[in-house]
Formats: sequence, C-alpha cells, structure tokens
Amino acid sequence: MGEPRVTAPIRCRIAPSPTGPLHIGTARTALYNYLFARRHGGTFVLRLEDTDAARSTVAHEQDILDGLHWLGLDWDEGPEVGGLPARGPYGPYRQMERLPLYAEVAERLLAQDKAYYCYCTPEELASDRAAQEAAHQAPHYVGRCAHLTAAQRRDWEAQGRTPVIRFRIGQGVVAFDDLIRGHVEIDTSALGGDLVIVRSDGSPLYHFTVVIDDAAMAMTHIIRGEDHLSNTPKHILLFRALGATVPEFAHLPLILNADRSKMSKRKSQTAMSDYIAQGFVREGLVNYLALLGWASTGTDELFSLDELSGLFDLDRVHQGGAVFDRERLEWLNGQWIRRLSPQELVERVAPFLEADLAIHRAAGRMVIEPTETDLLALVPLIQERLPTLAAVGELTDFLFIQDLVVEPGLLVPKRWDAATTLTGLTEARHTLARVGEVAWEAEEIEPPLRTLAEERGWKAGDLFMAIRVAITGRTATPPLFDTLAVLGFPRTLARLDAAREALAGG
RNA sequence: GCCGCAUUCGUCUAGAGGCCCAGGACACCGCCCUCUCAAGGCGGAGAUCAUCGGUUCGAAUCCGAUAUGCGGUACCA
Repeated sequence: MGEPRVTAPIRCRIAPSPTGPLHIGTARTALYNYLFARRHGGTFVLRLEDTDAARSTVAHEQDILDGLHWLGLDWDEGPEVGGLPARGPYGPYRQMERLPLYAEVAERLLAQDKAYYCYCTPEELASDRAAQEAAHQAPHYVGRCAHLTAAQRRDWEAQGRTPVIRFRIGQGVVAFDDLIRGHVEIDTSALGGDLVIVRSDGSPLYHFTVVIDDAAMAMTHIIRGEDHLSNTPKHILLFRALGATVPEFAHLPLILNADRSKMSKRKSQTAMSDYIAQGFVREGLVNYLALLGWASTGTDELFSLDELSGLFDLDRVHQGGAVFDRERLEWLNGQWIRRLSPQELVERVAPFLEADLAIHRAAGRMVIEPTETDLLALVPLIQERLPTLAAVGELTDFLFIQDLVVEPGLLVPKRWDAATTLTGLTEARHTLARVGEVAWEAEEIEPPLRTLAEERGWKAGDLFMAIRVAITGRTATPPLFDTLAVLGFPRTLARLDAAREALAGG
C-alpha cells in the first residue's frame, strides 16, 4: 500500500461541487491530492462538478477557488477563473461544459445495452422501496424496465412519461485494493440495483460524470473521502463499461464532529472562509489539516507546505476518522504567526486591525489611521501574543482610538483603593514628565517608575497595573514600558490626566 | 434493515512480535520566568492499546468472534 503501483505519471484531482462554500474537509482532500502529486512529480487537476444546477452558484464556485488558492494549493490543470484562461489539455474542466460528452457516452452505453431507459415513476419507486423495507431487504431497483420492448417503450412515451437512463449493475463481486484500506470486496447485490445515470430531464448524475471525467482526464489516482468507499464498486463497473483503465483508489478517513459523526455545518464550523475571517493563517491551516489523519513520524509537529510536499505519502494516512480539534489548530496557528517575518505579519494583520477600527469609527470614536511604520513598531509587542490575526485589535486598538474611555471601576488595582490609585497615578505622571519626550524609551521609563514604587512602599505591580489600565483601558496588554514608549510622551501624560480626572470625579 | 469501514491518553498521533506495565503534541494542573497577558522552560496527572478468545516462550502489534461507532444505501455531490 502507499507506493504508487502504476508507472504512468501520476494524475490526481480535487473535484469540488459548488453547492456550498469550500468545506474544510474538501480543503483537506485537496491538500492530500496536491501533496501526493507534488511528492511524486505528478499532476494536480481541479475540476468543478457543477451538474447540480439547482444548488450550484457562481458565488460558491468563487469561494472554493479563492479558498484553495489562499491555501497555496495551486492546480496544474483547471478551468478558467478570474479572467485567467483554462490550463491543461483535458478541458473543459467544468462539468456543465462537458454535457455533450456525457450524452455521447450515455448513447453509447444504450447502444451496447449496458444501459437502458427506465419509465418508472417516483411513486412506483417509493412503493417498491417501502415494500422492500417491510420485507427487511436492502432497497434496490427491481428492474421493472430492464427489458422493455420497443412497443412498451412507445406506450410509456405516449403517456407522456420521460425516462431516466439506468446503467446495468449485473451480478458478481467487485473487488479492489484501496491504497489506504487494503482489499475491499462488495457484492453487486448491495449496490441498489441498476443505477440511474441520467435524469429524466436529460442531465447526468454524479456517479456517471465522475467516472467519465476521471477516465477522460486520465486520472491514475482517486484520493477522496471515505464516504465514497461504498460507491466505488459502482464507479469501477462504470470504468469497465467504458473500456477505461480503472484508477487506483485511496479513501481518506473522515473529519469528525466532537461526537464523532461526519463533520457537519450543524455541529462544527466547516466553511474555510470562516477560518480565514477569524484570522487563521494558511501555514497553520495547511499544517493542521495535513496532520489530521496523517503523521510523518508522530513527533514532529510543524510542517510547511513545501516540507509536506517532500514528505507526504498515502502509506501513513490513517484508517480511522479524526475529530476536528480547534484548540490544536489555534496552537499551530500561533506557532506559524510567531514565525512570520515582521513585514509579513504587518501585511496580514492590517486588514484585521482595520476592521476593528472601522467598528470604533462606526461607534462615533475618533480613530487614528495606523501607518505601516506604526504597525512595524508593534510587531515585537504582539507577535507572540496572537493566537489568531483577529486578536490584533484587542491588543493594540487603544493606540489608535483618540479619546479612550476607560471604565473607572477597572482603574483601581485589586490591592489598592481609589485614593491610593489617584495618588499613584499623580505621582507616576510627575515621574514620567521628568523622563521627558527626548528620553522616551522603554529602558528610560522603567527605572524611575520602579524607584517611585519603592520610595512609596507600593508593590511595583500595583502601580504598573494602575498605569496600564489608565493608558490602555485593559488589564491584559503587551509589556507596559514598551507600550508607553509606543504610545508616546504627550498621549501618555494626557491619558494619565484623564484617568485622574475620572477617579477624582467618581 | 442491508452492505461496507473503523476502534492506542479528553483530542491529534508514535508504535509494523520482545527496545512499550506504551512515546510525543494539544488541552488540563503545578512550578520557574515575570509589571499584566502571552510566549518560553521544567514537572504532573491522563490509555488495563474497545471486549473476549486464539496463535506464540512472548502481542498494542498476527488470526477469529463480539461490541460500539461511523459511512453508504437518491432522478445530491
């Protein structure tokens, strides 16, 4: 298992359906396909399966493409997007543009009697199913239309019935060697009878189009979720009927909700875009997703996309499902944020800060626009304190809000009373005024404040906490002296004054 | 119901017959560092390897059964 058995260059794909935003599970499947292709010098193809016209939207399509691109999973072949032309010799890569091909194949199967028209109504099928259920049988198509004469068909047509096309499943056992699961055998009697491959409105169904396209696009490896394992025999039968080479299959373990059911929107956050919006970085997400169901050694934890491209293989993919653990994702995310260059961090964090400031602006507060220089100066203060990029606001917004309103109750440190706090802030103000604007640096600010605390017999921590709240409005902030330095001399004094007034007034 | 797949600390995992009375990471607890919050360092607790039976001198690792969970069973993908 694991090592590719075919000698032809590897071709694998991700084939998302634009019936919803990019799902975290789809992203992982895409990642594994991408890594497998990279590792073995193969080709990674993107194909859009948009035959469910009722549920597919261009917005979802865009979301999926954006998400994959954001993760860095660039495809070698795929449809045209955003004005860029389609790439690859096997196009079109959008199924709705491949309809003639499907129709042609359906005709061929019909002509070879490998498929047939079925005129059964939904009601008839439903009652079949009910009867089978009552008899404790597996639901299956009974084959009522499997051998209609031309006359019978004319009758149904005359009655206005429009047929579906069914593929003959036949009898026997279908076996295959899954690259992850090993040998799998399924009796065709468990497949539900002859399979509908074309709807009565003429549109092709998923099981039909995937196989046609995987064959036509010369896929060598089908790496997909375990939920397709039971469907694989249908696909194999179809490949054979088409006279195509059956590719290798690798069925990935499912990503699970906390209760171990298949990860769903209902119980988990599944949309990739939500994770992006919450400030997760691509490096963290890629790393986390790669380790969900795969482990190179189980001891190393941090891997970049490039590193993974050199390490990944199917033989270390797990068989059991994996519960999605957001805490672990956040930890990995923090690890990668800490590894970003200052410039890179600034660029990534800027939109999140901007969004936060927009909220303050909307609330009628005066906001100072952060410049890149401002942000660069903040990097050392925030880099190791960001679990996600979105946390930048709570760490730094006090710098950009002009008239900071501090909750008076917060101003008094736990061990102090209001009077002591007022004295403390007043003394601190004088001390800092003496430091002066020219010497306004963290190393210059700290000693005199410590001396002050010592002289008055205060615990330094209490004094510092009072100052911290006075200038930031928060009890948890980056280190105080660096914060004062960044805030600047005049604003520091102004905020201390404002805090003293608030205390005196209250 | 029927068919299939899975099962190592709460979670992600290492482990491919003796190195394992099971190792790492997240989370949790404690200590150190410390102006708060983080980050970091150190330590702790946490898994009778689902259960039962078999093979073997020896099993988490091989075989079988059972249980539990999950997936599939559409004119969804």
